[in-house]
Parts: sequence; C-alpha cells; structure tokens
Amino acid sequence: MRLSKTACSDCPIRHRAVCAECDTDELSILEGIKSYVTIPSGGSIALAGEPLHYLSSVVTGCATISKTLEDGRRQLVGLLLPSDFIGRPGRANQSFDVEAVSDVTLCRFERKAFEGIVRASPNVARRLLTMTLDELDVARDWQVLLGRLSARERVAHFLLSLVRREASDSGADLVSGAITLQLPLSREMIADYLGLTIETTSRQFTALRRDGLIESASARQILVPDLARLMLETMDDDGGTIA
Amino acid sequence: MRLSKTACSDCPIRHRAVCAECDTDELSILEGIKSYVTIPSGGSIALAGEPLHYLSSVVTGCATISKTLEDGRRQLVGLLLPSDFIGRPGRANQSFDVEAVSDVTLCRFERKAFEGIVRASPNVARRLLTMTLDELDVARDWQVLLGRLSARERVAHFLLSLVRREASDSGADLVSGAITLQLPLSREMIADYLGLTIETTSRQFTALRRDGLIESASARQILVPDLARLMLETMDDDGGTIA
DNA sequence: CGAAGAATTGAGACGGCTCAACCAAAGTGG
DNA sequence: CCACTTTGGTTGAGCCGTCTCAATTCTTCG
Repeated sequence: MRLSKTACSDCPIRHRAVCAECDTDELSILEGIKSYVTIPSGGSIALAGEPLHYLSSVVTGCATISKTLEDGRRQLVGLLLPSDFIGRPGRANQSFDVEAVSDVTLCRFERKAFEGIVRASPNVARRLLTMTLDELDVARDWQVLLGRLSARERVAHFLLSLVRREASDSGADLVSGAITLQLPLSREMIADYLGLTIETTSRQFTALRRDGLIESASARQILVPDLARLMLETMDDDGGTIA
Repeated sequence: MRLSKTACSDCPIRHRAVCAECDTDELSILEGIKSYVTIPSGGSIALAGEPLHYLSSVVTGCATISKTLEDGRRQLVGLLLPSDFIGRPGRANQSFDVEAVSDVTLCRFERKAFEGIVRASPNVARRLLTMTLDELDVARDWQVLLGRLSARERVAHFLLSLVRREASDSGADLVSGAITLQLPLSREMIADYLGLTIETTSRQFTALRRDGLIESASARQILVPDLARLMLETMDDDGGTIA
C-alpha cells in the first residue's frame, strides 16, 4: 500500500534517521528516489537469506529483527522504532527476519540507488556508520542481558530500555517520577526478546506488580510509579542514571 | 612497549583490516600516523567509560571485549583477532572493556587524526562501515546463542566459530575432515563468552569428548575428528554448511 | 453471547548453578 | 632436588531458577 510522499523537510524522523545530517542538496536527491510503503501488522518486511532489494527507514510503527531456529526456537535480536534503519548496504542478502508488529510505514530506497548515495554523500555514509556503531553497542548490551541477567532483571531492563528510548526520542529529561508506557510487544515477543518463555515473563510482570514496581491498566499498558526504584532492579553498570 | 614500524605493504593484515581497500596514497597517510604497540597478555587495552585516545587494529594476538557487572558477573561480547578493529570513531568514551588474552600487537592511530582520515578517505570509511555491519551480524548471532541454545550447543557453536574464523583467515575451504585447533581462551573466559559457568563449560567439553566429537591432547588443544558431526550439534540454521 | 487468542497461574521436571573436593601442571623457595 | 604453593581444569552432590505441561481467566471481537 503506497502513501503520498511527504516532503523530507516535514518528515517526523528528519533529524534522527539516516538522513539526519544531510544538507538540502543531498536531501533532494534522497527525495527523488524514496517511496513510502506501509506494511500491515504481522507482515514480513524481510526474510533471512532472501535477496534484499530495498533499504528503508522506519517512519512510524514498530518492527522486530529475529532469527528462528529449525526447531522453532526464536530469538529477537533487535527492536525497530521510528528512525531506525533496515538492511545493509553492500550486502545482497538479508541476515535476519524483519517483521512488522504494528502497521509500519517505511521510507524505502532501492538498494542499488541508495548504495550510490552512500558512496556520493559523506553525510549519509557518516550517519550510517554512527547509527551502525550505536546498534552494535545496543546488541552487545543485550548480549550481557541474555548471558548474565536473571529473569526479573531482564524484564526490568526491558521496561527501562523502552522508557529510555521514548525519552531520547522526545528529548525529554527523565530524572525520576511516574511514567506510563505502552508496550509495543506481546508477552510472547517480549519472551523471545529476553530469551525467556512466555510463562516466566508473565510471572515476572506479576512479581514486579506485586512488589509495587509497576502497575498496569491492561497487559500492554504499564505505569512505573517510581523509575529510580525500577532501576535498582536492573543491576547494570549505568550507575542508576539514565542520561 | 614500542616496536619498529613495519611497512603497511608488508603488514600481515593489510588485506583484511580497516585499511584493506586503501590505495597507495591513502596507505601512506595512514603510515604517517600509525604506531605499533604491544600489550602483554592480561593487560588492559581499554576500559569502559574511560576516554578513548587511540583507535587500533589488532595485528597479532587475541583480545576480548567484555562487560563486568557490579557484583562481578562478567560477559564477553566479542573476541578480537588479527585484523579486527578496536574503538569507535566519533565517540569520546569506550563502551566496553578490552583486554589482551595473549600478547597483542596493535597498529594504533591517535583518535582525532584517524577521524580526519575517515572523513577524507571514502575507502577507509566504507571499509569501516562494512566491518561494523559484519560485527553487528556476529553480535546478533551471539544473541541467539545466549538467548536460546543449550550449554552443549553453545560449546559446539563456539568451537565451530573458531574453526570458521581460522578458515576464513587462511582462505581455506573446509568441507569436513579432521581439524585441530588451539583455544585462545581459558575455560573461565569461554564460560564468560558463552553465558555459562566454568563448571558447566568443563562438563560439556568432557561430554563432547566422551561422545567422540572432540579429542584433546591438553585443555587448550582440541582435535575435531569429524567437523560435520560437530556441526550437527549446533542446531543453527546455517544448514550444516560453512561456506 | 460465544469463540478464539492472549495472559496468568499452578505443579512438577530438569538443566545449569553453587559449593566443595580433587587433580595435574607449573612455578617457587628452602 | 624436593616440599609447597598456585593456577587452571575436572568431577561430584544437592539446590534453585527457569522450563514444560496443563488448567484457568481475561480480552477482544464476530
């Protein structure tokens, strides 16, 4: 399903996406080759092993990056939110599955054309490198979570990662206090993200609720009455601050 | 400890490191700002949170990237072998600890100077992007291992990752057959890499030995009599091939 | 209102962890 | 040169956290 093009200058992710550092000239080149596509919730955006014809930025919605083993075990390795980039220039095939978990609008570029832009535009190339390095740090932090944290720590960490992401998107400075958040993922997907089962994940939500660290109107709607207290559960080395 | 400079053209990692795609002009610029340093086994190369003055390529030896939690739990998030790059241009502070696990020779660049080269030399920038994207894929594959594989599968996968790396370095094509390998890590470090304890790791080595999948002259010296059979233990989706 | 999917809860099994002993190889010092 | 220590690895016994299997409740939607 195609949408009418939005001018890049009006784009909600203009200052965070791969185009963030483009000048107006570069932007107009991108404008010339981009197209918008909306993937319905549950739809596939890319399949591991398949040739990759398009690279894209997430404009709205939420998607997952995952791998499924032959016997059905599944592990999410990334969460894609607005401004995140999908695909890798310079490689013909996709390494992981990418799936929409809500309706997702993509700003899409034909791969070959985009690779030309990466070559021609240092601002795009630099931004892409910065974003990739950031993703690498995130992936490695997640390795620590998967390798060493308990189920309770994982769930607390997951909730805080959502809070952090939301804060950094809106530029807000969250010191502490009450915060509500909308979970973009089902319990099953959270479990696959955290390397746990659905049941263990659910039990940890219940335990956090019992201990007063979270409250919930529904399964997807979480209230964190005291962010600092939740942070104490995560046992990470960020020293209890968010920045 | 400083070593005499080797000419880049004679460098053992010339065609695999960040400089792989440089032409002779670019190479001579790099040559001008590089210096060699050797870190003794066990020494620290970088500490998480500390300012990062140098970026470098591993020329010889082996190093680890890791994070240690306040309570002592530790997780390796990467293994650095010759040609791998350390540090990230564009960020002042280091995200993870980097430690030498053997004597390590680095080809080192002052950060600011190297950032200038990344800006000026598209071949370096592109190579760096490619390497970072590769690392991201590796990190995500490791997330799957940490989140979903059993202890036995993890150890088998670890051994195969060493075999693969060795094969790709030497350009050899390994279909199957017997292979010997020298483990660069102690049992403790392997455990920290795999998200296990020392004891569990040791038991899995014993079990693989009992089942005839590996043989060992010493703890660090492993013989894999039949690579294909070991691959069957890994349960990954590579379809049993190495490529 | 009934059906289907999502989430929660419970009971028991099991894999990996903890604590502890033991062993082998490699120093170290008298 | 040999006791002693140190370090890294292996093995054993029992415990605990998470998984598995199953039932129940909640939510959503036709």
